[in-house]
Amino acid sequence: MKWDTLEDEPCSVARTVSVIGDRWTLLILRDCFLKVRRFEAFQARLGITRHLLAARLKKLTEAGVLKKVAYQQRPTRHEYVLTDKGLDLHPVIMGIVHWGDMHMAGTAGRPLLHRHRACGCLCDPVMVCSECREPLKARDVVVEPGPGAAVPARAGS
Amino acid sequence: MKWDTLEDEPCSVARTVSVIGDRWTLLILRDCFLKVRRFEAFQARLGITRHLLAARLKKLTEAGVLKKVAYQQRPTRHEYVLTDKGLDLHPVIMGIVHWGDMHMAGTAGRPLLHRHRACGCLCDPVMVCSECREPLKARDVVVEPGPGAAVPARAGS
DNA sequence: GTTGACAGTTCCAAAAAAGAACTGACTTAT
DNA sequence: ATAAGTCAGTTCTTTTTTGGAACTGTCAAC
Repeated sequence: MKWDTLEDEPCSVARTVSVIGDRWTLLILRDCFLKVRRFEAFQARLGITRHLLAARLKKLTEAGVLKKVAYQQRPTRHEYVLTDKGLDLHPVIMGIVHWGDMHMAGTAGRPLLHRHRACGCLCDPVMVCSECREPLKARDVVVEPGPGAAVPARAGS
Repeated sequence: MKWDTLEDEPCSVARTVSVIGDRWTLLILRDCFLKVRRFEAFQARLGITRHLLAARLKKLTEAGVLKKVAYQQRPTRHEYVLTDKGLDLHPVIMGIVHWGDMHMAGTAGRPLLHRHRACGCLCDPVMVCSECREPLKARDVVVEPGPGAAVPARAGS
């Protein structure tokens, strides 16, 4: 499987991974949600090489996750900000944060807490079913082929 | 930043990414949730090189995300199954799936549908606040330093 | 006793990333 | 008017990681 063919796979995970599925990209997105916007700021925070940072930002921009917004002319300087499509990645990042908080926090405890403006509480993210609003447990979810499923010959057992 | 120092970062995203933050690992986990368990099955489905697959499975096992369960002796053969820690990644995978469904689905529509056993409905995953149960929107969440936060000198503005 | 499944390992070539310096268009300080 | 600094990259070379394919070893089935 080649990475540039991944987005053609009939799998939403593969398609998403083709956009955000590498280490640096996830860290860049984390910083985007923490309101980091400028090339130099990403570079300083992450320690990523400038070459890779430029490539990742370009890819995310082309994928419609980030957009470049000019904040000055002459020389044109832009910030990278999340689009609506990018903001929709919030559940993914929150899921990652929460897993890290639960399973990878050191003895010092979790590094960041999340306060929900709507209710004012410190909270955790919980995945629930859109229909019954009960928490979605892995073993309670069964998959069925959808309209864009792979041809049956390849669906396997 | 080196990848083997990533897990020492005071950031839950960085720590999580050090475990699951690469393309193959995410695809392997997807297959785990689809009940793929054996080396050859992963290899056939993913087209990953055997070398990398062995390395990724080993890493996930060492991280406590998968465990090896013998299903026969002589020769000892094992399956890789998700631990409780691994099952806790379900929200992350579901978040990725849902984003792909929304933003990367082709004209054919989403490849897989999810049925919630508890209510019987086809559903989407929704991230909600653990306290007020309202959907968590990116702009409604503010972060605060927690007990394991970085030293203030590096916290930045 | 030959074939085939399984779960890897080993080898080499090719691709990607790290690391550091360089470019170029401007701003601000001297 | 020159010098130094900022921002957003690009261009190099070296190192690391992957890809691709074949090889190993243990057993079961034919």
